[in-house]
Amino acid sequence: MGIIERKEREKEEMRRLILDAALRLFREKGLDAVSIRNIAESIEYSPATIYLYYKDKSEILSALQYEAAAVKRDHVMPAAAIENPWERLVEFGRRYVDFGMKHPDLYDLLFITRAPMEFIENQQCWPLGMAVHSFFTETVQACVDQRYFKSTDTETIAYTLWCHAHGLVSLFVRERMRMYPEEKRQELAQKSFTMIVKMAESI
Amino acid sequence: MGIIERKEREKEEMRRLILDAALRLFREKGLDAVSIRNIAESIEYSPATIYLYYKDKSEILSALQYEAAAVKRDHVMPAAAIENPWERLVEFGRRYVDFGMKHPDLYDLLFITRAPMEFIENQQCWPLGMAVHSFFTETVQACVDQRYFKSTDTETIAYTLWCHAHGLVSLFVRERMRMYPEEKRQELAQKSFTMIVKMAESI
DNA sequence: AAATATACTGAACAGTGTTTATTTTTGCAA
DNA sequence: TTGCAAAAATAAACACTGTTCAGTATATTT
Repeated sequence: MGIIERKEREKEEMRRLILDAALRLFREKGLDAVSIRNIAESIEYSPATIYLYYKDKSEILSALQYEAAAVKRDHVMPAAAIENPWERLVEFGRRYVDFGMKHPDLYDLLFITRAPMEFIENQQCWPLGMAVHSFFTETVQACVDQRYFKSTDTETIAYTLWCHAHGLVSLFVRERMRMYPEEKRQELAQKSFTMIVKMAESI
Repeated sequence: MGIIERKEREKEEMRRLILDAALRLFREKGLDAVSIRNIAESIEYSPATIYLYYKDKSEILSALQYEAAAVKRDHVMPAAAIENPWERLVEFGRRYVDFGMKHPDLYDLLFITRAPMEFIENQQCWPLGMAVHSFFTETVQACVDQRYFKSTDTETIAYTLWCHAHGLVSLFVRERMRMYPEEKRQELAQKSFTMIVKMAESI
């Protein structure tokens, strides 16, 4: 009875085909270009066929978020190799911001877009993001344990640092830095990162 | 020749009528409910009529942004009454965050939504937002002048504080705090605000 | 009252997500 | 191999969206 297994495989291949098309459209022309009809056309199927493999558009965007979360994890996790917790934390932060700057579209999908939020929780995406987040808080905890901060409120420290990093990236991503000349924005972000690191040393 | 003046007035009234309808729809049912057809129906005109008073939807959203900017200014500017620059800065920050928490829809429109961004620059909205932003940076400058910080890099200090505040609000507004139980989120934001104030004291 | 200018609208175009009835393809037993 | 059932794919429709344009109705001027 290899047939049902083959069918299963084909079904999975089709889901992959759809997702890859969606991903390509997203990366080439932005989120707005990811329409059911666009996807269908690009894989040469009818729009209705998409619905045999994904419940609705939200489910596709959710899958895209998973892809983005994986890219982010790969971008960020090399910091885990650093033994000293403070240096690890700083490197993690640097990589987090760097990810946002290099992949504004992916960052947007992960941390700004409202689109497929009904989903995010019970998808694979959520645990993946959580794992990275846990790594982050554990690193902060390690810093706390080794008295790198005066404060021992790990949760608030972690959240405060995250706020800054997210604010930094999302002001950039959603173009709310118009008051600064374009060529200065990157530099300012750089300086601000250095400053928050300095500030963190005296929490 | 009072007629052309009356016409002018009527034109302005119509623009106001459209904008108020858009604003009502936005506040009652969210940004998605603000469609040209919805606006038209709610003021009992045909959709095409809207285009005689606003170039396109983007121009309407831009006008909505202006309304939001005005509300924000009124929410935030009472801080200007405080003489001591450091206290003024803290109060400004508190009010900024409070505005975001109390009016997530307006905050979204001002600092997150991408929708009518082609416009924002040459609209009335922009100078209004800039005035508040200038007040902010001037307050930071006053703190620098009076040696409240070790650093004298006003621009980076201001930007860093803004990043934190914006990150704080926008993680909340776009619901990226799911890892914290709902009843704790406000409290965590509160604690983080206190922490960044503390941190700022030692920049 | 006739001509002109202004205000308004119905209908259409090209999109969107989604559903349903229908057709085509596939798999298997007689 | 044929006939039939199950599975897969689709055409067409529904209800939306922003926007444009030709044509109608109203108001103003001559």
